[in-house]
Amino acid sequence: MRLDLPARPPFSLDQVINAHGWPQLQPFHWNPDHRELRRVERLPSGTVVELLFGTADGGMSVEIVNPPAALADTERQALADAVTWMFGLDQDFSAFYAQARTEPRLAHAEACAKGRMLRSATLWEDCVKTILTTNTTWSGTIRMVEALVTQWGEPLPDDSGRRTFPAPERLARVDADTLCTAGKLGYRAPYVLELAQAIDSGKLNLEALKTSDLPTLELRKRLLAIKGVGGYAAANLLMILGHYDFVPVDSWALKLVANEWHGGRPIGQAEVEAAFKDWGRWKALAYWFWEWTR
DNA sequence: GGTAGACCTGGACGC
DNA sequence: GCGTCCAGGTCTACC
Repeated sequence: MRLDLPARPPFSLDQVINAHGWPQLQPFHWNPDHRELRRVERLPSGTVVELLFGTADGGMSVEIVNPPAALADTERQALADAVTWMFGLDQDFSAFYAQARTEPRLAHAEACAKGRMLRSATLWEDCVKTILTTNTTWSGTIRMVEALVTQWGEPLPDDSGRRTFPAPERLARVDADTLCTAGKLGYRAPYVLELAQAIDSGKLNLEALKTSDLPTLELRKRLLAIKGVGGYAAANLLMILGHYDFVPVDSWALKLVANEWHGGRPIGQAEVEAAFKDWGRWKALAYWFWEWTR
């Protein structure tokens, strides 16, 4: 079964996939040789399927490749909604492009359809993955996410090696020590467990933030209230939510800005923020898609 | 409000 | 091969 979904132009599937490292994290499977992005996902009916994403006229396609399945209308709509969210198909960057046209380092943004960033199906998944990017290397993040998916994800019916990202209700019932050791999360285990339990108990409705009309500062406050989410992680999650007022300042950002404007001398967060202060509600996008000298 | 130390792991480095 | 040091954000305690 295949769905073709429209996207607000300009749109480039390659651009969404290459915008950041998420395609390398399970349950996404990115094959750069064949330029194929797949993902294992649980449908609302409970069926676990493998999705294959591709280009289509005016947007993109999603195909259920394993197991071949026909969907009821309600499931078809749920899948369309999920893919629309993951690829930001309805996102509008026209105001950002208008400002980007005035800056040579961002003049390519509109022509290359830059702006969208691949998201997971749930904010829960993106929140956990973001926590797992902190205070570690990228290879460490890949390893931790893989351990979570392998240990607690739901398998494809005919391939137990391919699994979904574990649902919060699943992780809420794992003890912190097991998450720490088998999940390889280390000191982050209690953070992920606390988040899973808050969602599972109904104390926190994280997914509601995806469609919330709260102002950015209030959204940021809600994100910072999650243990393990600090300034960098909150800015990263705000970008995923389509709010670009805060630059996610990590050690890489400090190096980039130091090299670009400070002759390589060590700088702090304030200098990064100052570099993009004129970009208003597009600060994070300007930083993310800036054509750096080195 | 600002700062120091702890948290955990992998990788780099020196021996 | 082994031990040591460091990088990577956030939390907590303390001033």
